[in-house]
Amino acid sequence: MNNAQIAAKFELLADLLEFQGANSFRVRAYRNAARTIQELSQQISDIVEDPGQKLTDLEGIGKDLAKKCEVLVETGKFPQLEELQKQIPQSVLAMLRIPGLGPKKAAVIYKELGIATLEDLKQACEDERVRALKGFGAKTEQMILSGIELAATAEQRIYWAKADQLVSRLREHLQSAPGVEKIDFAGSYRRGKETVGDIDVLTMADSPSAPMDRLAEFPEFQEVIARGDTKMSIRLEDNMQVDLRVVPGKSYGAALQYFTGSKEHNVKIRGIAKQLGLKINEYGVFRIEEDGSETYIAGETEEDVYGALDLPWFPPELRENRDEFKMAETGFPKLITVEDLVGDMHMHTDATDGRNTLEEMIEASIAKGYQYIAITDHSKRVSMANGLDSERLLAQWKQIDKLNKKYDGKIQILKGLECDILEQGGMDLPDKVLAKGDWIIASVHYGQNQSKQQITDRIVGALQNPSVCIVAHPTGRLINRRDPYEVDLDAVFQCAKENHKFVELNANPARLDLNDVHCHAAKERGIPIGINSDGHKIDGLDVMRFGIVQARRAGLTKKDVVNTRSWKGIQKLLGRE
DNA sequence: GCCGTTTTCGGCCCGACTGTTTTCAGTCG
Repeated sequence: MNNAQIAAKFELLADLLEFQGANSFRVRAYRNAARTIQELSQQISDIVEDPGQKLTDLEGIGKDLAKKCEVLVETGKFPQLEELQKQIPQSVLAMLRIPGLGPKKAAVIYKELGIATLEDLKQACEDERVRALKGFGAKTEQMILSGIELAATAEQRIYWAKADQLVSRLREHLQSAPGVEKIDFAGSYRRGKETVGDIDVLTMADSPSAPMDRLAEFPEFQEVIARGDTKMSIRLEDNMQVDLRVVPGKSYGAALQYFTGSKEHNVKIRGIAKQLGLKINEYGVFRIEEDGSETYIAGETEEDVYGALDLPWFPPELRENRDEFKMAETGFPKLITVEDLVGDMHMHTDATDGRNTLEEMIEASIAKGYQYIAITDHSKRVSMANGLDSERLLAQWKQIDKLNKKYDGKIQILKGLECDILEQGGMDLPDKVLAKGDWIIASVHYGQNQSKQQITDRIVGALQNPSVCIVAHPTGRLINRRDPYEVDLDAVFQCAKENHKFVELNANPARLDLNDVHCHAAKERGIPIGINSDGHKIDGLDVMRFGIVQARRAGLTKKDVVNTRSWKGIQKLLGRE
C-alpha cells in the first residue's frame, strides 16, 4: 500500500466521521495526517520496515495513527474504516460537495428522509419534502437543488497558469471601479499552488459598493452567491467562484495575510499569537489587556502583522505550514526568480513534434536573453512524434555545429536529445551516439503502467548511463488528467546523487513535474534541479515562469538550479571537466 | 486524535454571511 492510498483512506475516514458528527478536532487530526503522508517523499511502508525510524516522528502522527499505518501496510486492512463504511453508504458523501450543504445538514437529510443519493435528494427537493425538516426552509431547498448539478460536476481546480490569465482580466476590470485604491489577489493563487480552486480578491476602497457593483458587471459573471457589507462571492460562467473583500487601510495587511493562507499556515500563526498574549484576525493584530479588552497594534501591512509576532515576512509561496517556520528562524533563502535563469535545456523543433524550425527556436531564445539552449528532440521510439534515429540526430547535431558558428557570441546551442527509456530498460539510441552529444535527457513515455520496481529500475538504469545528464518529468503526471506512474523517487534521488546527475522540474503548466514537495526533497539531498520549458513552439518557451513559481514553493534558490549556471559550471557539476 | 518549557489534561483560529430563527446554528474560507 503506497502513501497516496493510505492518505486517501484517512481522508475518507475523516469525511465519514464528519458526517457522523464526530469531534471536529478529531476529524482534523485525520486530515492533517493524510496531508503529511501525501507529501512525504519517503514511503510509509519503508519507515514501518526500518527499525531506525519511527512513524510518530512525523508531524501529526501519534501513537494511534502510527498503529493504523502499520496495520494498513502489513495487512492492507483498516477495520475502523470498514465498520464506518458499513454504517454509512458512500454515496451520501457526494452530498457534501453541494455548496452550502455541510455534514450536519446532510446527516439530517440522510437520517430523517433516508436519502443517500443525489438523485433521491433531487426528487425530495422537487417534492418539497426537504423544506419540512427542522432548520431547513424553501431557500435551503432551492440552494440544494441548484447545487446538485454543481456537485455532480465535482470539484474543478484550474491550472495556476489559467488562473493567472483570469486574474489579469479581473484586475483590469476592477481597477476602473471608482474609489478603489488597491487590488490584490490572495488565496492559493498568490501562494502559487499548481492548481487554483477559486479566486480571492482583496480591495481597499472608500465604500464597498463600488467594487462589488463593478464585479457584478464582469463579462464572465454568472450569479451572486452572497453579498454583505465587506464580502461578496460570485460564480463565473465556467462555475469558478470569485470572493471579493473590501477592507479599510488599517486592516489591509492583516486581511491580505489572512486571505492568502494557507489555512494551515494561519492556524499556526494564530497559535503563536496566542502564546504571546495576542490575537490575530483579518482586521489586525490585537493585544489582550488585563481587563479582557483588545488593543489594535498592527495590520496595515503584512510586514507589520508578522513583525508584531516577532516573525519575518513570509514569501507567500512558502505559507503551507511545511517547514517555513523553521526556515524563519535562520532567515529565508533568497528564492529563485525567472531572471536567474540563463538557459533553457529542453525544447523541440519541427524535426520531431515541434512547430518551429531549429533556427526559429534559436532566434526566440536569443530574444529571451539566454546564454545557451539545448535542442532536445525526441528519439525514434516516439514514432508518433517522428522521433529521430541516429542518422537524423547526427545530421541535426552537424547542423547545430554550423549554427553555433553563425550565432557565435549571441548564444551557445547545445547538441541535445530527449532520449526515451525503453520499456524493457536501456536507452533508445546507442551509447556511442549519445556520447557525441552535449546534453542527453532521459524520459519515460511508454510503459507507464509497469510496476514500481520496473519503472524505478528503468530510470535508475538511465541515470547510470554516462551520457545521460538528467531525467525529465520524473513522475509523468499530467495535472487533472493522469496520475504519476509508480516510481520510487527515493531510489531515483539516491542514484542521481551518486552519479552527479540532475532531475527536472518541467515548467509546462500541465506537468510541473517534479512537484513542489519532491523538488524540495531533491534540494535537501543536494541534487541540482533543471527547470526547463519543454517548449514545442516559440510560445512554449514562455512557460518558464510557471516552473519558477513551483520552484519557489519548493524553497529553491539560484544555486539549487542547474540552468542558472554557465554551461561550463554545469559540466563541472556533471564531473566532466 | 494530536500535542506539550502552562506537559498526560484540556486545548485545538476566527469571523462573515445566510437562513431560519427570535438569539442562533450551519457553512465556508
